[in-house]
Amino acid sequence: MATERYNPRASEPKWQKAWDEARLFETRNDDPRPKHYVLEMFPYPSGRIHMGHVRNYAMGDVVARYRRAMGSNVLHPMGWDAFGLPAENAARDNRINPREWTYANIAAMKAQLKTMGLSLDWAREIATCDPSYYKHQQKMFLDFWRAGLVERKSAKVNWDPVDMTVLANEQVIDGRGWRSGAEVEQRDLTQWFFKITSMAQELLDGLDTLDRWPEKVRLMQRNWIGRSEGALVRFAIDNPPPGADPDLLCFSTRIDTLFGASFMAVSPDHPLALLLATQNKELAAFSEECRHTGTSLAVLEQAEKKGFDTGVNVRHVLDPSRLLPVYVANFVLMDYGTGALFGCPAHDQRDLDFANKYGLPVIPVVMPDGADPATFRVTEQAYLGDGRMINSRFLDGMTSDEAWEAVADRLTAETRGNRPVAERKVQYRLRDWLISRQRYWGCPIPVIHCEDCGAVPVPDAELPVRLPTDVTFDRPGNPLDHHPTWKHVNCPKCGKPATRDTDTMDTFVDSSWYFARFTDPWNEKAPTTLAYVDGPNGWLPVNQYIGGIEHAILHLLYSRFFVRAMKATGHVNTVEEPFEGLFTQGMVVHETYRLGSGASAQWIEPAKVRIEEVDGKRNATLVSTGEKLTIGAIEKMSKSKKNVVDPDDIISGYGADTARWFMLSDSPPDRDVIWTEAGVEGAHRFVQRVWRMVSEAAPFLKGVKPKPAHDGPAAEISKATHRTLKAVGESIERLAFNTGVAAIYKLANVLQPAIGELAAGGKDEATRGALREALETLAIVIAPMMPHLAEECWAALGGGKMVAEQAWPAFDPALVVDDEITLPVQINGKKRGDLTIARDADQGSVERAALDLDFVQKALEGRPPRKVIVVPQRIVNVVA
RNA sequence: GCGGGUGUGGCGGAACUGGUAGACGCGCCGGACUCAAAAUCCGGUUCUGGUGACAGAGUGUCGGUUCGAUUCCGACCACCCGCACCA
Repeated sequence: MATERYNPRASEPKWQKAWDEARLFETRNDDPRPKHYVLEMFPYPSGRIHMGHVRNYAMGDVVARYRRAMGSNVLHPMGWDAFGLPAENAARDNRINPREWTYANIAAMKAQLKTMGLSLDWAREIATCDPSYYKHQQKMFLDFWRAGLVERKSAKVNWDPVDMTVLANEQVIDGRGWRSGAEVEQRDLTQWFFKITSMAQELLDGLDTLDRWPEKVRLMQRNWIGRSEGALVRFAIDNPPPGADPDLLCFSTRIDTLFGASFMAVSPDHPLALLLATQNKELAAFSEECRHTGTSLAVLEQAEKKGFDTGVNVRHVLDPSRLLPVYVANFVLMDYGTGALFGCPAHDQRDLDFANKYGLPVIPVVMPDGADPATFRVTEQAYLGDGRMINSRFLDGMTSDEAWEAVADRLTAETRGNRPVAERKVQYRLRDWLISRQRYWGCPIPVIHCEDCGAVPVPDAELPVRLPTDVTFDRPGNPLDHHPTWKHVNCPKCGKPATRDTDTMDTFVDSSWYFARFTDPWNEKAPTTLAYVDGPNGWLPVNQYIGGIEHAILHLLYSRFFVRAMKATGHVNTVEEPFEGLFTQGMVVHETYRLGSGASAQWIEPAKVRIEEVDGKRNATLVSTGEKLTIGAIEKMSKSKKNVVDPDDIISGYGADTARWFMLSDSPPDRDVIWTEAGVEGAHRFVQRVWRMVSEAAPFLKGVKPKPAHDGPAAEISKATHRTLKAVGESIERLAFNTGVAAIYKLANVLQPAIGELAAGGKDEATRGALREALETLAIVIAPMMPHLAEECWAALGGGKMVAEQAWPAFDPALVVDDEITLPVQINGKKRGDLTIARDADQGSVERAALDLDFVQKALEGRPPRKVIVVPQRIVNVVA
């Protein structure tokens, strides 16, 4: 019989409405079932969703719908990372208020997301730009401050003198501002910091507990935190200039090599260098030059190691008869360690280059095992390995490790001026988190600056400090600072006229706790509700977090810090790690097409391109003119390359289910997926095929009870059904959606012929029962991935309620194994045939049966086998 | 430079703890249905040789362990990603 094509344009809105009306995805905090929190990284409201969102949210939705079917109370919320610079740029360029621009974008994107049919609890929607959200953020800022986790200090920042704002490192390109093109200056500004370094060790240790995170991300964070063990060594300055500290303190991980030291180097910003520069024009000029080359990464790589001999000397800590010259050097960083180091040329390549350039001695003090101390020299290549100590007096003959300990023991015991000469010290590469931004569209820092009282917190009762709405963007700089009245207030402490802090918080702060806010977004009094946020009846940690690898460090590290800080200030009970399971999905990539060549070449959108295959070669032409196009590399979808496919076009053309199915098929979720027209069409064909099978079979299965068959031909259907149930469940739990998709295709291939025969009038009672179960199962297993089609199939079969309310059936273990198994039979490790035998046959009978096979007899040529290996349920190998 | 990952048919990829390499999809080839086309359904599709049964080769390269290696070990090649003057 003829069936109508499935029409997603009619079905999808219908089921979306039905779910909404049944409030299926609204989650109650007091639901007693086991909790499961599924979260995808919330989007920035740019105004349009892109394919990356579709992929991300399709994956999360599969997990959420599956967990729901497995009986969990699932929290699956959505919100908006709504503060940020693009709104201000739009305001400046189009004279739109950033707030209006943002909320219009949110409305547009929300409408788009709704068409995807995601099982989201929209009742918990939050936008970080809403005062009802940032109010609590301001409260937590103040709580953190009181708890000693916030600090106001001077910092070097990238200052764009044209835009009059601070730039993040990634916004500085070749030393110039990315927008203005102006040469970026290093400025000292007093800024607010979150003291993330105070938790460096906890953040490092916590990584070991995150066994459901990708190893790659944990490693990146480990490196970012950059723990190293060493010692702070205090060198006495022999001829300290007036006003200088008589000691030069430096951090070293290689105190075993101290006898190889031949110079000291300090940063141009080291107090000693700054002091000396006031008396020495040449040095001042040198330091200034160093500061200017200090921005671009690529330049740094190539930059020559340069130094300036200050004429100051220090006494060697282990040999006071030796003097070491102090240089100001361009490669010493002020914000690592103490901004000073001792140079040991023989065992550090950078120090060796420096020593060779300035004619400083190179004294090898560590020698590889087996080398001859009389002849061992270091000239061009520093020796970085371990070995035996030489030229090191009391250390000679020790291993590097022994020498390290010996030096540490000796120097920590020795004192000069009542203080030890050295102390053991753990150093981290991690820096404190600078959160001040000189921008309008962000969370105001709730602080008032008073001449008499200093920085004073805004009283809790006066929170939130709201952003003013009447702002202008017609001149560079911070609109909050320009605003005629906003910043002028009275000091909460003394009542005298004072000014508000006009900086706003880094938007990474907003995204560092939104997952906690979702657990009770209705609480007006506090950021979180302790009963719901975590603990025995709370939601955190997020069981499965899904998002892009680009947030591997900052967002995830900041969130891990934030939750610890929230715990310290009583905003969560016990959790420290916000995300129990993390999954980083790959990008959506697409071919690129170009018209013309060289400088006049332009990129062409895929929608305007026709691809034809001639003799196995793919040719691209521009549809409108027929011009030939060059097919370029497959790259991340981007506006600049125009290789973007709009989710709206796909969803309105093929439906959301097709888009979702395609996103989950083929490519493993953590790898890039190549978007192709052929692939989408293939996905859509399967949507139609499932519908055809179900709608064809449904009339013949009316009133039939689903019943698995254990023998006869119908058992093949039931076995396929239960195997699919097992495979799909396992693949979702492993987040290997592509293999689940394959399992579903396989089931369809088994059911297809049976349905054909059914429609032709055949099939007994057993088969009809098995088929009914199979098709109901098909609807259930596709439901997490293609929820609308699943509902339509479920309805056609006459199942009760909606498929979104059905439990995931348990597979019958008896049906996923065969009574008879087919074992491959190898001769000398090469497969030569099969042996079909009862599943429970013992080892001996398997061996006898295998030896009876004629191809085995033939291979043995009458001789007894040298060995027969029988791996139960697996394989037989005959060694001839 | 340091650290990590990946490499399997024409393509995307599958293969659990060492046990039939290529599941499933795309593409392609053939057939059925049709006046014809689309859609759909059925069959085939790693390579080489052979009409064929079959034989040989085969998971980046070379070597090792093993009855047996995509899987374990060593060396190398290619590509991708992260960090990068961190003392």
